[in-house]
Amino acid sequence: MERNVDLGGFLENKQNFIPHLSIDSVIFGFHQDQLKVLLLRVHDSGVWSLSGGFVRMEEGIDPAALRILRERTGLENVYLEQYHTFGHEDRSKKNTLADILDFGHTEEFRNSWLNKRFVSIGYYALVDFSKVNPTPDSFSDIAEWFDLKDLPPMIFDHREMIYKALESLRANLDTKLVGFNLLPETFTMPELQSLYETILGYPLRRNNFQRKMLSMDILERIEKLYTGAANKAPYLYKFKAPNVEAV
Amino acid sequence: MERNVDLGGFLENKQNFIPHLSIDSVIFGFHQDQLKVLLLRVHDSGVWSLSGGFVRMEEGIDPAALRILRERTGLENVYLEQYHTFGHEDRSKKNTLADILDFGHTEEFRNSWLNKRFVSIGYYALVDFSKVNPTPDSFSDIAEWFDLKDLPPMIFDHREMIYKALESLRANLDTKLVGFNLLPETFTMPELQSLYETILGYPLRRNNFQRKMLSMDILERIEKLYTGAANKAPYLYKFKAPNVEAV
DNA sequence: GCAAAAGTGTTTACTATACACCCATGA
DNA sequence: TCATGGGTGTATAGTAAACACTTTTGC
Repeated sequence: MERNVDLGGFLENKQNFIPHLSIDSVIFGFHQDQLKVLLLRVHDSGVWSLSGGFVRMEEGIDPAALRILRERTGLENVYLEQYHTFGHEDRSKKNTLADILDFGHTEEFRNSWLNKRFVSIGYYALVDFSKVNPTPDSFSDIAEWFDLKDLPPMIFDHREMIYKALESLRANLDTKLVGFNLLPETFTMPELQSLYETILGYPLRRNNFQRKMLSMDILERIEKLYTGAANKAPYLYKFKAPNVEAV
Repeated sequence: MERNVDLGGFLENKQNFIPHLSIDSVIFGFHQDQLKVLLLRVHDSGVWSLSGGFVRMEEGIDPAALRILRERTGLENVYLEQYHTFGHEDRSKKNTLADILDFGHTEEFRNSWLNKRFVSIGYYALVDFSKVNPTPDSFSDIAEWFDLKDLPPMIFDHREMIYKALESLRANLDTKLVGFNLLPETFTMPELQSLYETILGYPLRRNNFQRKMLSMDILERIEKLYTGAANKAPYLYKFKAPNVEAV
């Protein structure tokens, strides 16, 4: 099949990227009581990938990850954390770009630096779902949120990267109080609890959860939120500490 | 100063290593109630470095780390854990090899792939001090244990890499039960406690520590150890689970 | 008033800590 | 028999879990 996909100068490595090294970010969001990841669909294919990119020769890896994240979400200040580096020798040998993008200049692509073995530094980002403006990159045509429990076919080892990121997120949930980065500025206690339950994967006691959260003295109670439902209106809360930790 | 240091083919990258990517391992040992790290002295200099190396083009990063570790310690089965990847753009611009090794073929070195910017994947290893056979590499002339509280001048950002590794070790001490990898097959309870205290940096209660360890049901009590001291002989213990977790 | 969901109070269980005591060993 | 360090028992404090109850809201 003849395709004419513009890879925006990536094939020639015009921007002088470090070869064999990539960055992939698992972008987590929370919407309708579900944990979501932002994925990119590889051009004209049924295969999806994480938000990824490369590191410029004079660029630090953290700034590179932030740059990539900005390009995919439009967000400037996001919680970003490096969690693992993936470097199995065969990690980019299944569901490869070459397999998926069997476009015109195949020969050029197969010989390009893009088609080589890559070691990828994994980051995960926690963002406010409602603020994200999903934007595809040169390798993709759509950016879309997926439920973590309903992931599409994915390129390389990106599925495993997501699961490992979730593990890290779980481990950091209590110690680093990272969950708040997935919520808007204000939220109710039941919303916060639902977030925790979704991430951890098991239910929590309503009363004990509330007590625990309030006892940490990190929440500021604002006014009540009248939803129109026939029950007591929940309070709105605001996270006291700044919502973003720089990497 | 004219020096003739043999870098064993590294200058020409004969072994086809991935450029700009290195692996550095913080090798922890425990000896005389002190936490130690194994360091290598850069040829004819007062500057020391971690055990490091490069990743071959067809080699996974974990096998590469194990290979390097084997070469520096002679050990086959070691507890090894990837903890962080260091990729600041300036990380290899201070205390560089070029500064330290101002040897004969300077021009060749300055232009070589070795003198470029490197992203380094950090691992830490936990080994039985008494079993290690410290062996320098092509860049160093001695391999020696250093007390963590008395580190010498170090190349690049290796000092920060050690501190970050210690943080990870502390965080994993209780959850992953990694401490046992720093001890011989058999050990006494006071020895184990001393290890924990040294890693954590604060004292623990003798009786409660023992109870906690025994309650986890991971220790097997062997016979008593008669040291010749004028006090009750401590029991020897053995760790039930296998001492090594593969990476 | 009633159902639904939010919020608060109280009891219980568990674990971590502190304190006290006993045991074995060699001089 | 005494000092020394190892081992065990018990009380207390602090926290986490479970249970029960009250409050607010719209119909």
